[in-house]
Amino acid sequence: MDAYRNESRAVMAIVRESGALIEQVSVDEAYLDFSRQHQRATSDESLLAALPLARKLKQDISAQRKLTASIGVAGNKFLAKLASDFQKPNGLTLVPERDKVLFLRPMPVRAIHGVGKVTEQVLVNSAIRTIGDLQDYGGDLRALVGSWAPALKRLAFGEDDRALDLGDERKSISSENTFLRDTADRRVLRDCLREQAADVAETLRRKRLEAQTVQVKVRYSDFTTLTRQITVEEAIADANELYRLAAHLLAREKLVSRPLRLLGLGVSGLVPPTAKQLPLPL
DNA sequence: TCTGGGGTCCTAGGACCC
DNA sequence: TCTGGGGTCCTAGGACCC
Repeated sequence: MDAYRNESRAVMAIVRESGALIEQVSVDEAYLDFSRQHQRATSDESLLAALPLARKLKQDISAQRKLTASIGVAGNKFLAKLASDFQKPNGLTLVPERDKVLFLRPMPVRAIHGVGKVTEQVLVNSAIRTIGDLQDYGGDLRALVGSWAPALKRLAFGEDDRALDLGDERKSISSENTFLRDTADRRVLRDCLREQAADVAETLRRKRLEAQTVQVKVRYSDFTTLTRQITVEEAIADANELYRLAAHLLAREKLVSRPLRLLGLGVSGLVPPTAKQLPLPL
């Protein structure tokens, strides 16, 4: 597990040497923006100019880490992601601007980032199976996917103007455990919660953050999942405090009325540590 | 696939305030 | 005060992603 993480770090270090703007999406995925280094007359010329860089990146990763990488070169994040998935292990795919609409046409709607099982079913129910179907759809998309409709339609035509997200701001931190056997044993649950509180507190400490909201999550044997949260005025980061609030939530809401399959503790509303105001001696 | 863990974002309802 | 409208915050759940 840690080996995986370390490998990821090493690869990302190679990626950083490319000089591109980088948004790391997950351990094994990142967006690179070369547009600043390679402004050309047309966007397709800019994309072509990025090809040698992509090849070099693959070579470097292969030579230094003995790993393959799939790269998609395109005019925006949406297309680049699909392009990188196009030839999965060890691929390099370029999607020129002028080809993007055709490139997308045969793909299933599910290929669109954000279309999961539920949305896919909603679309298929209206006979929208491929991105091409989506391009051609003349009906009211809003009735199907709500406020997402305009953006979804633009994606279908390969239009995406999301900027790279360069900050690594965390919105939430959590820790959860699924039990081998469902349990309502207070001692087991207490120990588990304590460990999770310590876990979360440790991450908060490393990230130099404090939390305003504490959340507990429970799952029962029938997979019913409930969450309860509480927001406090003074942000906290201490494991004991986290534990105390979480335990309070569990008790207040009587969540351990049945054996639990899963127990989790999370925090959000993350803020930098408040400069604890010392009372001024008068 | 009777289902692991850690995340993000969106929506809807209720409380509360003016 | 049983009653309009709008804004904000909090909460809970769900869809989705890696």
